[in-house]
Amino acid sequence: MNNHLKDLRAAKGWSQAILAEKLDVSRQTVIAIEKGKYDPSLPLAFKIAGTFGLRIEDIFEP
Amino acid sequence: MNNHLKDLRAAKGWSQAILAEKLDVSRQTVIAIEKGKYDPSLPLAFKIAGTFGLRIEDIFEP
DNA sequence: CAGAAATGTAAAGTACCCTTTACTTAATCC
DNA sequence: GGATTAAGTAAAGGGTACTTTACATTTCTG
Repeated sequence: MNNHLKDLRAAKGWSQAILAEKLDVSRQTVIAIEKGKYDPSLPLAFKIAGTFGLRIEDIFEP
Repeated sequence: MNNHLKDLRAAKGWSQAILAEKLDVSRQTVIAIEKGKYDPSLPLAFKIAGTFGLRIEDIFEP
């Protein structure tokens, strides 16, 4: 599954560490999702969408 | 995380087995998600939303 | 250039998603 | 009532999501 997390984060000027803190996950998790190593859980996907003020469908593409 | 999967499925008149087949997962997975035992993975959430012609946010509530 | 901040890689451990199999308990229908 | 279909429960196993720790590399900044 593809995603624009890295671009969205960059647009906000946030470091991976800052985003990880906002999402309440480890920095490793942010890295893994940005690099497409794996997809976030559904609850985390909701949290990500909420953090960026977008819908899940706007951030992730199956 | 809460969801209306059972109601949506009933509205379509589909059995758990039929829905499982449409989603390409086991019937156990359908049962577990309907009963809230756990949340689907993000890819499966997309598949569920697609199957019902809805958005993920319309089916699942954090 | 030196130091700091940001990003990336790796590995081991835990918990959760999903599977298969098997059995039990409704609900539906001749 | 007996048979069939649907729904529910349980348990073991594999793969994935996420953690922590540690170290290497790149990028920014003074």
